[in-house]
Parts: sequence; C-alpha cells; structure tokens
Amino acid sequence: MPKSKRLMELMMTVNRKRRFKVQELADEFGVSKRTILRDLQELSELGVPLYSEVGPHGGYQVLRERVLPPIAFTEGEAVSMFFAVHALRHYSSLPFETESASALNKFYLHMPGDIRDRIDSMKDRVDFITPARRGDAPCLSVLLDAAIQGKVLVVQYESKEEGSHNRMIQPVCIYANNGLWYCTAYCFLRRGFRVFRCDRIREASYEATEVEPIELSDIRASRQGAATPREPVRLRAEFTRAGIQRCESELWLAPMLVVREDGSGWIDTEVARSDLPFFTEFFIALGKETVLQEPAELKNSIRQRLAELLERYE
Amino acid sequence: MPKSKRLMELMMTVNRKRRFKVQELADEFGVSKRTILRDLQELSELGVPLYSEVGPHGGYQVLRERVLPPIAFTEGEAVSMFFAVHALRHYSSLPFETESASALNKFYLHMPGDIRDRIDSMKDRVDFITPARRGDAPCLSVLLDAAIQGKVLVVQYESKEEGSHNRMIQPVCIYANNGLWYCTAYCFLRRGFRVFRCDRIREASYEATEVEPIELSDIRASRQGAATPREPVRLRAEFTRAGIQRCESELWLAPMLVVREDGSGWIDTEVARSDLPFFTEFFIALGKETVLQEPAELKNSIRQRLAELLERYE
DNA sequence: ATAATGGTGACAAGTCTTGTCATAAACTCA
DNA sequence: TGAGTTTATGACAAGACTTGTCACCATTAT
Repeated sequence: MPKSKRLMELMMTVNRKRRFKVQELADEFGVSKRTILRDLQELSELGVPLYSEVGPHGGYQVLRERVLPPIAFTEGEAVSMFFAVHALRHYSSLPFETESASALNKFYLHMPGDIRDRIDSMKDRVDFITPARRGDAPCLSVLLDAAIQGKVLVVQYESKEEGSHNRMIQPVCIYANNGLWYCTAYCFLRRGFRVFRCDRIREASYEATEVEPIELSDIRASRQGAATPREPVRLRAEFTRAGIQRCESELWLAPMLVVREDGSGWIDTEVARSDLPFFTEFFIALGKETVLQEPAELKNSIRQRLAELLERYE
Repeated sequence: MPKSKRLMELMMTVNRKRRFKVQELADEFGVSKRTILRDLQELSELGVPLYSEVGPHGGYQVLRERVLPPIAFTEGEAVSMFFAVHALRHYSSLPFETESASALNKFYLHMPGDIRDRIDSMKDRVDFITPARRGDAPCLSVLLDAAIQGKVLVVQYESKEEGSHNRMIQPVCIYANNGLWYCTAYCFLRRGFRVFRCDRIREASYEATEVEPIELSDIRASRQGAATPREPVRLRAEFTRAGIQRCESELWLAPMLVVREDGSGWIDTEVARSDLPFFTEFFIALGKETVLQEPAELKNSIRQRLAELLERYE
C-alpha cells in the first residue's frame, strides 16, 4: 500500500480505537514498527493530537480532540450546518458545555474563502430565534448523563407551589422549548412521570441513593403515561379565522384543530376536568375569536372569572 | 515536497479556486503537469468530486460538492454540531432546501464508531423543540437571496386585514421564531420597514420592477426604524410572581421587565397609542396576575372589552 | 486547420520509503 | 534492584514508489 493511502487509513484507524500500541498497528497494516512510528509522527504534524506514554501499560492515545475524516459536503450542507450551530448561541445553557462555540469557530476558519464570504453575507440576514431567558440551567449535563445511564438523582427543586425541596428523580429526556429547558423524569416522590423545569433545579447529584433505578426500555410509553387524561370532559368550540391562527401557536392544541377552507375552524375533543381552570384563562384570552359550545361548566367559570376581573378594573 | 503533503495542500488549493488548469497547479507546486494529473486522479479516488473539460476554455472544476479539509473536532464539538443540525428537522421550511438532512446523514456516517454510539444513546434524550406549524413558507430562499443581493421583489401577500394583494418589498433579513418564519423588509407601498410572515407570502419574483432598491448599509438602523413608537403613552403595571413568569415568555416584553428578589416585578415604559388594543387583550389574558396603574385609557378599554365578553358568555 | 486542453502509456532517473539494527529513556512490577 | 515493556531516534542500504520526459490521442473553440 502506498504511503499516502496508508496515512489516510491510519487516521481513520487511530480515531476508531482511541488507545493502541505501535506493534498492533504494525501487524494490522503489515509494515514495520519503525514505519508506523514515522507515520504517527506525520499524523501528529498534520494536526492529529496524539499522546504517548512509555513503559508497560503505556501506548498511544488520541486526546479528546480527534480529527474527523474529511467529509464531502455540499456547499449548501456546509452553510446549513453553520447556521444550525450558529443558532445555539441563543441558549444561555447547553448540555454540551461551551463546545458549540469553538466548533463554530473551527468550522468557519476552515471554510474555503468563497464559502466564508457567502456565510458572511448571510450571517446578518438569517436567524433562528430562541427567546433569551433569564433562568440558567446549571445541571443540564448531569441530567443528561443520568438519563443516558439510567441513574437516579437527588435534585433540589424549586416548585411553583411548594418552594424549594429535595426529590429523587430518574431523568428520561431533556428538551428545550421556547427558550427554557425541561426534563421529563420519573419522580420517586410522586410515583409517576413529571416534567421539571431545569432552571428550577438548583442542584443535582448522584449521592448515595439506595433507590433502584426503574426500567425505562420504552421511553415513549413513559411519556404517554404522563399525559393520559383522567375525568374526561367534552370540549367543543368554534374559532374565527384569527382565532385559528392564534390557536396554531399553541403546541398542545394545534393537532386537535380542524380548519375549514376559509381559514376558520373548530375543535371537538376530550380534556381533563382538572384542566378547566387553564381553559378558562385560555378562552378568555381568545376574546371574540371563539364561540364556546361545551361544556357549560367551562362557560360558568369563564363568566365568573370575567366578573371578577371586571370588578378589579372598576 | 513529499507527495503526501502535496496531496493535502492540493486538496486545499483546489477547494479554494474552484476552476483551474493543470498547468497552473504545476507551476504553483513546482512539479510537472504529469504529476499534477496523477495527483488529481488520486484526489478523485479519495472522493473529491472533480470534473474536467478538454479544449480551449476547458479545465478542471470542483463540483458543488467539495471536500472540506479535515478539521480537528473535540468529541463534544462533534456532538454539539450533530444536535444543532438535528434540531433543524422541526422546520417544515428552510432557506437552504433539504441539504441539512443529507449533511446530518453524512456527518453521522463518518463518525468513528464510539462517537456514533454516544450520539445514539443521546438521540432520544435531548431535543431542541420548535413548534411544528402548518404554514409552509415556499419563498424563503428567494427572500433570502433578495436580502443578500439587495434586490426588490414583487410578492403576493395575504394580510390579516386586507386579504391577498401584491406588494413590492426589499427584504432585509429573515428569521424563524416560535416555528414561523418572518421577513423584515422595506415596503414600497407603505414606505417603511414592516415585518411579513413568510408563510403568507404566496409568491415572490424579481419580475421587471423598475423600482430602485434603497440603500441598506446599516441593517440595525433599519430594524430600529421599524420599532420607533409614535404617540408614546406611559404604561405602568405591577406583576405577581406568576405574572412575571408569563411575561418572560413574551419576547418583546422581557427586556423591559424589572424583577424583584421575591420573583414579582413591574414595568414602566412608553408604548405606542396604536398598540393599546393589543395591550387590552394582553392584560386581560394576564388576569389577576397584574395590577395596571397607567394609562387610564387602557383601563377603560379593558373594562369595555370585559363587559362585551361577559355579555357574550351570558 | 490550428491551438488549447485534458488523458494515457512507457521508461529511466532518482527520490523517498522502508526494514533492520543499535541505542536510549521512561516506566511497571515482581 | 533488575527484568521486561514500550516509546523514541539515528543510520543506512535495498528497493519501492514517484517523477519528468516524451510520444501520442481525443476533444473542442476559434
């Protein structure tokens, strides 16, 4: 095998196995140890961050920095990747530390000049906005780690109602929505799946929890479990065109909407009775853009609420 | 220069200049044409998509696909990039066509096995959610292109009030927010900067507009121009803790909020009189979580609105 | 037709690569 | 302490690979 090809393959190989001995590679490539040593030095000069230790149990290592093999990207692909990573700057907290910033930088610096020009001309013209929020979420990486490894955490959670207290939870997944991070987790206190706002989790640690982690083979099942409504109540309402447009902004509502040709529409679904206070506010906010047909119970609570408000503003 | 190094440099060079002749490179590298030809063939075998045409005015070209030079990414950087691009799948429309999907795929396939494992274990655990919206925005790439090149477009816009009609606009920038795409543009009809919802732009074309594009050297100035309030009215209000939390979800409001230690807070700012109808609805939606202090005008309109609603639900 | 440009094969000169050997240094473990 | 393991470096000859040259072909624009 000619040297140039061997170097390329060597690069892939050392990236695959992060630790290796010279003899190993020599056998694998059918060349002498001396040759491999020389090759490794060249790779090193080319930027692959190799580190070696002598002695028994020694050997070579690739440091955390690894060279990805060269990839053929479309110009458009490269641009897409750039803006995707660029969008992450809106997040004040990320589960991957600050590494996206340096990735962006490296990516940008390695671009051929004309692509870089194109990016420059687009940089001020395109953006994926995420609302910048105050709440930092300091525990994201711990939560993610626990989710991946299926471990139980003790967290200090500051809930809306009860103030700050400790809970044991087993994270399932974390996600960002509308500028805030949330964590779905099994809560050992409440014995069920709950969603936690990550910025309200002040501390999280693995410390000696004797609780056995539960089995989470099917994540989706657990998610659904969290959402099953009890005490269903039928909800029917008409929406004007403007009403529909506003409803479409609501994640949970959009899938249940039925839209007519002319843009207006309606909803006919079952909701949990315990959610009625929420719907009271929701329908009030919709103002004249809706006509509520059912349930009477909701109409009543809306009337009552409106009367209270009116009194407040008198 | 040894061959292996020359190959690497050659890769960079052909990526920089997308069209070139063999003789050119031969001079540049101080080797013969024959050697360059052989090298180019090797690059080709390595995946660089070269294309050549014979004859005068012929020469080599790198096709739209280009090999980015190998970049040293931290493991964390690679993972961040993956999830950043992964998040784009939530968007039903993008200004860069479908190229992010293929970028993601290539990226994933080229990862060393253990990083791929790590990504797999994280894929169901982390997400950047963007509300999935119905409205497709078919014209994004045209709008972006016009913004970059400073051209005037004729668009068919379906506005909330006036239905569908044509306008001439000069796009400034486009951005995604909460699942919808918006375009800031100079509107020649209204003679000022306006924000358009891209999914309401049915068609956009360059066709023979004799209108001269305006100068947009400073984009930020133009953005501000769009936001300067006329007929300012002083707005003062108190918010409970829960009220503050809801206000923080509002992008335009968050910067003006003042938050106290205990989580409650207030606002004291100037708004345009023309926005009062909007604030009427906004404060009604806030319910009991706020106490409006000023202006009386707004209080009146809220009262009136509440009374109307109450009647509706009677 | 002519000139420009890429494409291929053959071959000798010579450069670069490789394996071997010797030696050193650092480290582990018994 | 000493034996064994592993990286590290230098020297050198054999030889594998690379290079330049040259001859020739194919295609295409002018």
